[in-house]
Amino acid sequence: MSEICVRIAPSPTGYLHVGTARTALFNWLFARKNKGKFLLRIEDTDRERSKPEFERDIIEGLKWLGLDWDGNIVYQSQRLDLYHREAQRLVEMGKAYPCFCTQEELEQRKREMLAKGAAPKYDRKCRRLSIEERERLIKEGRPYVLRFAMPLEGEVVFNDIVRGKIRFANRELDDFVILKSDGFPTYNFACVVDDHDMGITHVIRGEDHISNTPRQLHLYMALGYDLPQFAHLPLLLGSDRSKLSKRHGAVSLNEYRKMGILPEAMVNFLALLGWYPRDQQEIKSREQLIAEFELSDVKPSGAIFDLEKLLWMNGHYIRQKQPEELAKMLVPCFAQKGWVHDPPTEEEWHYLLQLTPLIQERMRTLSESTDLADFFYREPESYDEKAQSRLMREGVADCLLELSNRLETLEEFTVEQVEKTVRQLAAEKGLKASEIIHPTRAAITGRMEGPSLFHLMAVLGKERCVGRLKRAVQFIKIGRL
RNA sequence: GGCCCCGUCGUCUAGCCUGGUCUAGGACACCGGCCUUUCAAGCCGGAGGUCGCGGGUUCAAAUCCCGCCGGGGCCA
Repeated sequence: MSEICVRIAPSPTGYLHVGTARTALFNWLFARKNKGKFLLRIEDTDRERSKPEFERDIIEGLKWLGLDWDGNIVYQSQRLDLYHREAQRLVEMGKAYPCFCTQEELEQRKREMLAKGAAPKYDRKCRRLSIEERERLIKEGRPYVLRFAMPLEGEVVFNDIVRGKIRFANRELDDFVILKSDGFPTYNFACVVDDHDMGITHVIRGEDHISNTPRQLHLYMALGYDLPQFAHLPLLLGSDRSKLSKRHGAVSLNEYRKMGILPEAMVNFLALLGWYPRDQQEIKSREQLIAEFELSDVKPSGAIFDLEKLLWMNGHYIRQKQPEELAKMLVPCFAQKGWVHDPPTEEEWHYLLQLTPLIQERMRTLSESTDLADFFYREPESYDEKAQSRLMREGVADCLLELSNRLETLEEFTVEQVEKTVRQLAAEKGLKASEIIHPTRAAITGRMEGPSLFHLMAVLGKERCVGRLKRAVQFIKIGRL
């Protein structure tokens, strides 16, 4: 068997959709697993809606996911000659014909058919035109499209790798347009010509293309091309089980990137939408996915995109990072807040590196880091409700004042020293350590949850800690900041 | 409306081809416990599925067959 070759063929009429990304991933996994080729084709024949910025977004998104493609990018808009040549061949073989019906005529007849309760298909009027008639109309300069002459009887069957045999009766199919009057090919035609030209052996795409397949199959046969294998992936669904779209929330890959989803988490998560590893271990590296992926194991039913699970998985990958690597990824987030420069100064970097491990295991996305690290960069503007009530308890002010005084005398403001100081004070006062720890946390961070107190204090340093403690004491006394 | 696809815990799914080991397994989410200065993480445990419904085949069906229902996609 010849080398396996697959492709992803997005059209630059919108930002890269996670569903497209998933399709790209499955194609890529299949290609890499089988040592085949993964090609990228930009279907930019919709001149109105195609935009360079969308193309850029698609390319960047694929790169971000690490789905590297082989060879050069193929642009449909640059291959019009090829489509014309192949369309001409069909015309010469009598398998395609010009159609002069105008948009209005078609609409009109469609309405009539609909009114009669018939399926709104093209009535093949121009297919019955004589050769002389055709030439006359062409000479007149009447605009026309090229339509495919669909066999009137029989059926077309194909064996889908994911779903098994799928069959369509030819009489359900109409004489669809292959070349528009502006000379641009339609989706089905360009797709078939390109897939053949590019040597595509396996067409792996979304389930929404199943109904295009019989038309394409006829094109393959009419043009004398070898048939590729087809695999139709289940659709990505929103929470209401309809096709994932904007009204379900974020659908463009870029939004997830901005949210602080890691590409490895996205890849891992997407791989599990429709496919499942045999050993049931869900966390898989890129390499493992390649090694274990089986197209024939893909499930046919639609899969709901569950953000909660993505967030969990992303948290897992964040925790796996080396703190230094994570810290680098936090720079843009923190820079946006004005907390560090990008790139950071040596001092900023040192500080960031110290605090990173403290927030690392609490983050599910990179963008959550700013909320978690807030108190490392700003004095609490206020104390949240729980923190406030913890500060207002009997004796807290004295306690915090005493603590701040003792901390001030420390020569080394280390985790050990701070902890020792706190515990010692508690012991002397006959209190449990937690009775000092909690209000201290409230005073320093403004809230009741967060990283280990002694660690975060050591990172903040003596001055900030002492200052915040004294400020809290003031607050307790006068009731405001 | 026509054609096509799909249907196992709320969600992702294993099992279905090759019927029994399935009193249906794993993961997310949820609940509880442990750990701990809190939160999170981690570990342990729990709840959650009449396998869409109905019939049939069989000693035995999530698994095979038939019918139905529900959902979705495409065409406009």
